[in-house]
Amino acid sequence: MPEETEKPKIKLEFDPKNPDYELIETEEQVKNAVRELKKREVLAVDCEATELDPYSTKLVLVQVGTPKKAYIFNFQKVDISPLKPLLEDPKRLKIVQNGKFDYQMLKVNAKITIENIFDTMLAERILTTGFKRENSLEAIALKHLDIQLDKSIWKTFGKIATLTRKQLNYAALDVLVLFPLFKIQFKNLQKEKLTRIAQLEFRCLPVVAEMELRGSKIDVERWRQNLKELKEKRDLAAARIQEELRPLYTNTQVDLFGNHVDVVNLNSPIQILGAFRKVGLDLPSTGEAILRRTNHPLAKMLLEYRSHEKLISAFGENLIAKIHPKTGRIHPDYRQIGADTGRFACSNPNLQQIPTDSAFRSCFVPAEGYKFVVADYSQIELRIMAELSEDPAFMKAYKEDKDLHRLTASQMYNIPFEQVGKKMRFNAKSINFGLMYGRGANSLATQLGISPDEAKLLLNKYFQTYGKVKRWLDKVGREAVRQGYSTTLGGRKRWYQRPDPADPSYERQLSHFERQGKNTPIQGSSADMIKYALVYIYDKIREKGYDACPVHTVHDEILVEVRSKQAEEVRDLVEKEMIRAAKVLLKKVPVKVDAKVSDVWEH
DNA sequence: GGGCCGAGCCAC
DNA sequence: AAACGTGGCTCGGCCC
Repeated sequence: MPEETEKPKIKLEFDPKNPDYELIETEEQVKNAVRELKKREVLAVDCEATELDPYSTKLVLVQVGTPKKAYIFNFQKVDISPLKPLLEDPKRLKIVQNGKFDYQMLKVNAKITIENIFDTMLAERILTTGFKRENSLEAIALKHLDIQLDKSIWKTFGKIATLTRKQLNYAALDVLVLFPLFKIQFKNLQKEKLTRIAQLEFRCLPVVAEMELRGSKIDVERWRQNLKELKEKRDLAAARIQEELRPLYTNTQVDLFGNHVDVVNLNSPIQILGAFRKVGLDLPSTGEAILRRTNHPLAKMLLEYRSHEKLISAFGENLIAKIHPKTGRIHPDYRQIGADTGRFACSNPNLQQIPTDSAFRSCFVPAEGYKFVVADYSQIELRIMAELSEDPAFMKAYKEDKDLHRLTASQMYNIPFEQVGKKMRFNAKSINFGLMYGRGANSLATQLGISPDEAKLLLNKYFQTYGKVKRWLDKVGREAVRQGYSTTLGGRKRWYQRPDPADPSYERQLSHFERQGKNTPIQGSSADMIKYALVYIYDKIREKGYDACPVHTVHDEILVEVRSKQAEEVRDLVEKEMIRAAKVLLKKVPVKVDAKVSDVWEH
């Protein structure tokens, strides 16, 4: 592990018990503070607010720090607009912990757009990906500086009318610790050769902040109509199952009014298992794989019930409830380095798992007078695997823009390209995708409904054509285990927890580790790429002054909301910038981007 | 009644 | 259910 080995001893320029600060509550004090701050090339910034949501919060304090002293602006008492030129100055570095929050807070409450951010939270995440997930300021100040911050004070800012000494100490310390943290992290980023990826993440931060602020509009009527139809289908499926099972139960059949009551909770796997056993269906579990293979009408009915129930519970009223009362839109949380591979994660709600069915996606619409540009990379992960493995057959397919899965099938089955049938193409596609996840013969056999021996034969045939793919996958899997980390094309690293040989599941963990080692360079490079694309698109939109903003991203896809009359131009811009982003990482394999103008979230 | 966890399932 | 990678959400069920 990188940092654990040495704890840099750093001399603090402030006293953690008694930090130097100045509370700014008059216009005159603002003027003087800004005069001092202007002399600094590097500033630390932090905000204290009553809530996390920028649209409902009350901004209480804005702290701007120099290495020795914190200037605490009481936002309730003074106009902080004299800070604007400093915070928006692209040449002056701003050190911030979780800069997304401060960016949004200052943008919404003070119309200040922070430029040139070094985010200590993202830096810490980049430096510890894979072996630590705790990146709070409290945790990293303790780890690097041995300073214990009292984060519980945060909650008091909304309640206390006058600022206490304790609160001000806390506010000062919060911003002062950022300087030594920055120093340590910067050195570590250089040592681990992670400055390039850090730069990418920092430039991506404002884009993510803006995406969240802008949010997504939902056609609520359409959503509810869709929901109603789903509920009808679900209730029908549920009733059929209950009636089927009812004869097995002797009591609790009717309620006080003589209505039939449910005899089993269909959402409880334990109860289902028990009920099925009564009809002679003894299943090892009620998982989808098992139910699919079970030749019994009840299994089919349960599958149908579940498919509706899942959609209703996860994507029904709960999503509507997330519409913000002030903006009328949905503002999800994007975690910029959510997955250890570098991918985004999204929550509250997770818009990255909205069903692809257009019944759901077409409910996401642009505002009045706007359009969507919906753009995605075509087969980006396979293209990355082609580039990384340098497999000639794979690269050739993409260079000649052939249907890769069909080509794979024709080579595996030794038949002309044109004669490849649906089933053959499906098999080839399954292998192409499965390999990226480190899939083996047994699990391939299950998916394709063939014997393990047949699957092995198929794989061998595959590797005869794509020998370098296999050698590359084996190599990166081994390397991950040997060196303890994986890297991506953008220079990202993911470290691995080495399993304990004494652990009974050691072998299993090790092979899991190897599969992660195979997948991470692919998935991670794809994450790097979409981040470059977001940055390029955002910068170009600003440069040209378009009325447009990215509103959503799903791993290989970007949604931009744009003023209708600019839609075509921005569509071209998005396509061009996505390709430019890809070319930063892919030098041999061409990429394809599908970008279109649309009135709904659909391809 | 809140916290936690696994099962199950949505996305790429 | 599974030796198929990365996530988040909802539910039941258990614990305190």
